[in-house]
Amino acid sequence: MKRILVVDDEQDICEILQFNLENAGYEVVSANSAEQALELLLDKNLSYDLLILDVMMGGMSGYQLARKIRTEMNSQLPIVFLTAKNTENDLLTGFSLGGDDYIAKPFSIQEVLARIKAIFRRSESNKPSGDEEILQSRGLILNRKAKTASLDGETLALTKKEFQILDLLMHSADSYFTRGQILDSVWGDESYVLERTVDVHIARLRKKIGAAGEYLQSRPGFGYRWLS
Amino acid sequence: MKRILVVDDEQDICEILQFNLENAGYEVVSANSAEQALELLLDKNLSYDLLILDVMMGGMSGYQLARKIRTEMNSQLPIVFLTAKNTENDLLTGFSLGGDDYIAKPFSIQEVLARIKAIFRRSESNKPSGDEEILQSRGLILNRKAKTASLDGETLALTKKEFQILDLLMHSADSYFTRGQILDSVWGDESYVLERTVDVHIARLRKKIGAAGEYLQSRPGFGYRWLS
DNA sequence: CAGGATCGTAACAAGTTTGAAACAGGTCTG
DNA sequence: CAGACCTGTTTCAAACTTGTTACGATCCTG
Repeated sequence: MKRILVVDDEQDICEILQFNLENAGYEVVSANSAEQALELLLDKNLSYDLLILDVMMGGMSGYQLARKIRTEMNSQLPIVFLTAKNTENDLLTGFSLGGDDYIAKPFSIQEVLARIKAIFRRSESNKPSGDEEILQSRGLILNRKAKTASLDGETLALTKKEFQILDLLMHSADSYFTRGQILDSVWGDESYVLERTVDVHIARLRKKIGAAGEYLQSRPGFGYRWLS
Repeated sequence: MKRILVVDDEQDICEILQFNLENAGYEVVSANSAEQALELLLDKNLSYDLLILDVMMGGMSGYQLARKIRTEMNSQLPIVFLTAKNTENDLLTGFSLGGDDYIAKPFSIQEVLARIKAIFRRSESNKPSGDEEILQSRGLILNRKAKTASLDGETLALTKKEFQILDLLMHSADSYFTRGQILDSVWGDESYVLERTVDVHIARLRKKIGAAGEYLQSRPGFGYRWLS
């Protein structure tokens, strides 16, 4: 289970985030100041997978804490900044510190959940752990890190969506994925795209991979799969 | 099939939601006031899987109804709040009551559908789904995740219905299932399909699994079973 | 800002799956 | 042994799924 540290000096915000994040299946710890958060972060007994950090706080600001985390603690902990301000300048500051996302108040819980999910998905996919770096089958090679693909030695110019779909299918080769599962995985929860859209991308993929399209199979009622 | 209760005092909104949700395969009941909705909810003859609730209504407000549902009725019914307002304060209220989602008017139908789908997915996944991943007996192997089947190493091209029936029977091998039970499980509660239809699917299954059809047994008055 | 790439939706054309009906055969019972 | 009842199988049309093309919107890039 993922553990999230929420830092905001408004108790209301902490509570609503805690309630909803726990509802969503995360473990949540909250702090009402950057100083308190720092203490929690330095505690070696507990590690965190994500930090949700208010920018404007009395005492140490969110930015200052973030800077400390990146420089002094030398940590890559993903950070989501919360802020009431919404100027371009602020956005730049948030990201230049290596923060992974940026949410303006007032925010919707959906937005927060979606961003968090996206971040975890991102960091999962960056992990080399367990997951192969290179998917290979039937002359088709996906380099997941380089984001390149080739077929029988020839480079394939796949679009992002095409790459992601192929990645998903090849990664669990021989298993069928419903259009809904593909949407969830490739588009994420926050998109409102028709399921038929998947078909179109599959068609485009098949066109690009030519004869190998034979292994990109569909089955009525089940969805699509890559036959290894 | 999922039943959704839509509550909005604007008849237009009700109709548009009803039309589109029914299109998407849900059963929809609508009410034009919180009072009317409460009556429907208290009616024991009909249960609902989701409530779409306008916040601003004459008479009892959406929030008041939600509070009643959570406290007086002690129900965990998922609620999607509809509201024209979009202030942080409103968000707080919506969520603090345990509502599961929040959509601001004007909304897009696709957004609504995506949210509903997400909610149902969430509640499904909380269910003690837990079961074996792979069913295996008599040389027949069902991979429930990959949705594939094989017999003595040979791939079986089962249709969705065939797969579901076999899944049901093999999962509780040696037990007889009446045609009614099979219909309920595979087709769902609200389908108007003749029981004899099951026979036809069983026949098709037997044809596909050849000699193993011997273990797909029927018994007059009891129905069908898989003999492990 | 023009041009191209990418993406999402709609629409139509196959292709498959499914459901009902009809008939055939078997078993049980009186 | 006749008749009722149950199950197995075939056929056909309807319903649903999928493949594909076309088009417009959007985003990126020079």
